[in-house]
Amino acid sequence: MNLKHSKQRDSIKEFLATRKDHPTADVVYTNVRQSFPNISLGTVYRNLTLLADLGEIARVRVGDGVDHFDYDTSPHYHFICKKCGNVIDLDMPVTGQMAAEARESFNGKIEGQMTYFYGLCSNCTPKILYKEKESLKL
Amino acid sequence: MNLKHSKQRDSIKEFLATRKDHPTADVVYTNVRQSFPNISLGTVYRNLTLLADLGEIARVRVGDGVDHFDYDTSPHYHFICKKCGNVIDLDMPVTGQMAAEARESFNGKIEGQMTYFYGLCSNCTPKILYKEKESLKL
DNA sequence: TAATAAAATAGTAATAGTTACTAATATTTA
DNA sequence: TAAATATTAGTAACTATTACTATTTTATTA
Repeated sequence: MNLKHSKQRDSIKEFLATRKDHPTADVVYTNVRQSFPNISLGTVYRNLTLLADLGEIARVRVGDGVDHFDYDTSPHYHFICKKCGNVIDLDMPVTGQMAAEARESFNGKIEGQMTYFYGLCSNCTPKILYKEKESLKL
Repeated sequence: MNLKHSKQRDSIKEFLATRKDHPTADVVYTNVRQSFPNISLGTVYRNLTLLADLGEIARVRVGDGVDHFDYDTSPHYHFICKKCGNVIDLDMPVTGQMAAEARESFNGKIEGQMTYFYGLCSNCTPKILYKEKESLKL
């Protein structure tokens, strides 16, 4: 199956390139519709999957039940905010240390590892004011 | 909302206790039906979710699109086989090292970390026979 | 450039996993 | 035992995703 060029696919990739927030298929869909008003959701899914299979983008699964997509295919970790759901890149070196450790104790072939972090992002972290801090006797 | 005792819930928990292979809701359903022929799938889901919320069991998400459930709530890592889909416990110490490292470079509250490994389990690893090895000139 | 082959599309239907709803039942409390 | 309320079975609804199909686009070739 040889690839054929498609404006829709270009548009999907271009859109992803502009975003650092790992949009879902649905977000891609609503945005790309501004340039292609009758693009179908199926086309978006098909192309996201194709691009991910080609290694041109990355599919990011962070346990929220929805696939996210990332233009940045270099290895890096993600953080997902339990409150707002935002997926954020972490600036932290990726090592194969844990996988290496896992291989020691496992009788099979460990090909890779999936790791992400969760909690509250800086926007969703309650900001305790000085006076409140005082009254809490911190 | 105070809890009330339920035989179905007991049965679900008892079943989970007998298994080390992290069954899905559907597997729980088909098995518990042997003791409760008209238990409904909704009851299974509701109780699995409730038990997980109570911390009596653990919900395991390993990126295969289906939730698995684990009677063992002690912290441990999982391996998922890309071929047969089995979820296997790893006998490997759990440390907070990566999360600690992540906190250094992140401006928010990292509450936890999700890590699992994937590849081929020992059953699915191709076993190369001696003669085949010879002909492959290994 | 026109004809042909093949891939991609829009639109829609179907699927899987899970959650929500409701009337009836079971459990607990008084 | 009666009242209050959690739980259930059964079913409908929902969400994310994939599959299907007739039509359109893109690429190839004559």
